[in-house]
Amino acid sequence: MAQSDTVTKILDAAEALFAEHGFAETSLRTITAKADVNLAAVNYHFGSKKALIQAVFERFLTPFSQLIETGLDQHAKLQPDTPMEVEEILQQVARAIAGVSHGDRRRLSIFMRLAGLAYTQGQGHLRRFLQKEYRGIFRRLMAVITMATPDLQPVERFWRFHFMLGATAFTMSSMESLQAIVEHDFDTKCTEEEIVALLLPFLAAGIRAK
Amino acid sequence: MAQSDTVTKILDAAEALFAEHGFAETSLRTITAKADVNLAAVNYHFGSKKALIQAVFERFLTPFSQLIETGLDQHAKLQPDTPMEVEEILQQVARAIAGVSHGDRRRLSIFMRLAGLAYTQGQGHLRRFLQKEYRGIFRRLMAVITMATPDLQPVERFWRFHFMLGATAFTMSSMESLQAIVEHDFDTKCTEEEIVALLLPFLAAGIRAK
DNA sequence: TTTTAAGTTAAACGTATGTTTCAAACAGAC
DNA sequence: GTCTGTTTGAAACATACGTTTAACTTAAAA
Repeated sequence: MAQSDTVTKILDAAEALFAEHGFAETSLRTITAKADVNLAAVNYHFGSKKALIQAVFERFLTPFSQLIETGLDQHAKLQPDTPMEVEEILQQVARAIAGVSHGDRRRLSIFMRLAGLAYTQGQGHLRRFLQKEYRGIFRRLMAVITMATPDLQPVERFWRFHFMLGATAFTMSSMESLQAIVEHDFDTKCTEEEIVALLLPFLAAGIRAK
Repeated sequence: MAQSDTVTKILDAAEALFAEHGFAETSLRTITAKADVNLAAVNYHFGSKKALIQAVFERFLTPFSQLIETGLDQHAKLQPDTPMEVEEILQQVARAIAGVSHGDRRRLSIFMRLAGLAYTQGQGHLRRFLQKEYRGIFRRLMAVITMATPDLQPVERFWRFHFMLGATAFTMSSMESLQAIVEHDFDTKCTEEEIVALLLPFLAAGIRAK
């Protein structure tokens, strides 16, 4: 229980701090202080800060992509001949995200912000790691989207897919500050689920434009 | 000519390096080395690294917002009673961006990547600086968008505006790598202008969804 | 020519970072 | 209870950073 406890505490603290301040701005000392763990524990259990960053991603990205995978499998089994609608695909992804955060409201936000950071923050090693590790699920998602948008030119679809990715990653990565602005300017609170509910029609309309 | 030359060299180097690696990851030593300038020059001319970051933004954000301002002024003068269409507004912005980069292809990409970083990368001081300095143009843009989308709820419009911002900032900030992928996978080259031409209908459709 | 201010330079400063070390504490197996 | 491999702990290490200093150069003003 000793090891896995320390490892988990480090991952939890790192996850939250990375999401809040970014990777370069979060020091190992801050992480280990928050985790109530010795400084050396990070290098002992993970080897390096880079490896810790990758481990943080691995912990939620692996179940996440598995959830999507099984979701797509289910559709393929139940309705093997009808291609999925764009909205269905997006909802599948949204459901997987919600599934990973598993009740914990904060984790959904952390999850999204991390995903955004992964793209926007430099960290070449992270990009390489993610591309290598999760290329399969990425290609599969692309395949169902291709079936859902048969009229689109391949290059056009590629770009629109990344437009969607960008709107999502950016929104999620600056979610907290945007939520604060909404609360201040409109006197309304927006939960993460509500934001997702607003985002999906935007994305679906965008990818089907014209 | 000594001062302004050094200042310009520092700004040029910082702009390119920030866009490529982010703010925290770019050291003053890297900047001054690339600018072929003494390390102390940054603190002498700008006062601090934070002030340098703000100066980099100021240099292109000020003419950028002026271009948008005059564009909106023109429309207000020529057609004072017809509200702008979403597409017109977006094209106005696109034209302003192109105007600032002024021939230099790389600056367009740098410009957008910086804008994206400003939002996603922590840097509280940058956010505060931008909000204080450019709140006027932001509000004015929001106002014309409001007139162009009268059916939208205010909160909904706020979020959709940031979805657009996200799609744009993200796309531009990872433009180079995405262009490389397109060239490899589809055997086609995409210029920045072509990407913008693909982006605008996506954004317009998104903000008008439903 | 002398003075004066601005700009540049090389070196150093203090601090914070990621990483390593090695002794101490702990666990389960025998 | 002893032994063995694993995990923790406090301290130190080397390095990189932003910033400061003070001597030096430049060039225009007096």
